[in-house]
Amino acid sequence: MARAPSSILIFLRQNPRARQNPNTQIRYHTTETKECDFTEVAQHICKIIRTKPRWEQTLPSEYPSFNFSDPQFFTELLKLQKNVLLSLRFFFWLSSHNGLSPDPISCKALFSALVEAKACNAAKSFLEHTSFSPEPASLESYIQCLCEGGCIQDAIDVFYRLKEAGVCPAIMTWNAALSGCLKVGRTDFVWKLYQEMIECGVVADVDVETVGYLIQAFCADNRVSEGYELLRQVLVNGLVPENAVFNKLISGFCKEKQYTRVSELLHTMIAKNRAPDNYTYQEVINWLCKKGKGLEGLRVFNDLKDRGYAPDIAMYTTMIHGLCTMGWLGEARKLWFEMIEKGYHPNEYTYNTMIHGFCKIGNFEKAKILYKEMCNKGHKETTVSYNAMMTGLCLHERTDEAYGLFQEMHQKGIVRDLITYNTVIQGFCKEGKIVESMNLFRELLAQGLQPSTYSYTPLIQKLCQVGAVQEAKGLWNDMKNLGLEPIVGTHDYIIIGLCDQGDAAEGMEWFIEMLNSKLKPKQETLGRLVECLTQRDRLDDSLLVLEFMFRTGYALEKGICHSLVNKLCWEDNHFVETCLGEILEGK
DNA sequence: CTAGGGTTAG
Repeated sequence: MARAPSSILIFLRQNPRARQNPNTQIRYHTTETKECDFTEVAQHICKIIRTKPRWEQTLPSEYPSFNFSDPQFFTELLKLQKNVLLSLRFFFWLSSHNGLSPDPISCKALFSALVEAKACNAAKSFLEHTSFSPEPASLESYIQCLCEGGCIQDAIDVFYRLKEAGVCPAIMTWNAALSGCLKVGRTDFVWKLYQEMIECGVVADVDVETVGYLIQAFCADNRVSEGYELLRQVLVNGLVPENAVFNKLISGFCKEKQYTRVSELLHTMIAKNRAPDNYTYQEVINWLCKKGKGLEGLRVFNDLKDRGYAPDIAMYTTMIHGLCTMGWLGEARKLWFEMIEKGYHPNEYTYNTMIHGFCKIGNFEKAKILYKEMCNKGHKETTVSYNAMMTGLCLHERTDEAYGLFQEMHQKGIVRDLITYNTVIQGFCKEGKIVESMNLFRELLAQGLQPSTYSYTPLIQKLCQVGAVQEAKGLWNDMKNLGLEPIVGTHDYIIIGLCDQGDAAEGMEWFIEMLNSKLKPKQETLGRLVECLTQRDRLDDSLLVLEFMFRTGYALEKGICHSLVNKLCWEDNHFVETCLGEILEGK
């Protein structure tokens, strides 16, 4: 079989015994002497791997016998080749085609380059495919790289690797890791790492950045007061965290409606030269609106403008959203135009917010006009934009239309997420179309989506209402098994469903269960339960429930009261007296 | 040089 000379040489390199042939040996030596100018060759290789997508096939013929295995060569290539992923590909090619085991110098250079380029997945796969073991300093940079790329679990593994080697990373590395944990919402890892910091003694080096992350972790865990306490301590020591830290505390306290603390923090910021920024105020406005103080939010917004702050597009969107949530579409629309006048063009967020606002009040004509405008401006239709329209339709008993959009999404290849499914499931349930709802629910599961409490809630509610309590209880168990916590109201529906079936005993069990979980059933639920218990002559239980009702300040409907008193009269007059006395007291 | 932050179910 005829072979091109170059392939023969490659063949020879991979089969050392063939080199014994004197003819080929001469050639081998001549080419080897030519190889000294690494830079020149590296430059050429660089160009080839950058410009030729299929260089793996052509490279052997271009450099039939170059000694690529020299670490000097690869280091040179790395310097020249800015795209580190291309170098990585070349590296793997070298080791698989030249049959060489990677040398530590090249490995180290390549690994550092990958880490520096923040190519954390590439760095990970590099370590997996070679037996290379980086030095501690290299691993520290690797940790930072992993954290920035969101691979927290991998980063923590490297921490333990260093710990086993008896190395305690520098504070910078810990900070990077803490920051990474916060970004992916893993406060559990923050506290775990902090524990490690204490153990290895690095805690003495803790700086204002570390403290900032700990405060933010407290806030994320809804332990805002503890975060605030920590802030006060560091302020005493003259350390002032970044705005982001103050902002997290402020939104935390806004969430808890602790406006005194919010105001304290704003004053501290000004006193410590950390002037509250757009973002600070945006959070304040956002939470005021969410907590039903939209008017206050609007006042803050207007004050800011009066004082010369220039709200940016995100701030406008927040305010418009707040106004839409309260149903103040007129005010929202006014801000919309004001924003445009100031030169901010509505973006995807602004459009979706406004569209949702119109949908919510049932003004689908306006919503559709905006929707078209949004598309004409080059914004793509998204899961969010579809969800907004569908939410509005379902809210106004137009679930069939919403379902039309649901199918349209599929045709257009727009991803349907959990919110999409939950919205339509709820819509169908509200209209009593339980079969359609269940089908959608099954489809949700089949799509591999993780259902939420609110996927189950409307289904359980409706099933109870149509008398299918057994099926409802089945779903309840599925939900619990997934670790999802039902909302309070769901208990109520099951109790009422059980009572409707005349199953007073189990209704009573669910009531006790609620008490044990410190949950408060609704007045209507308990009235229904008393009625059912009375009908079944479970008068002791009736009185037990009644007692709870009175303690809670609930009243019992007249009719139910009558039948209970009637039953009691048959049994024991003394009870009736006490009962009546208490009822009168209760009212 | 300027990120972060803002939109959809309940």
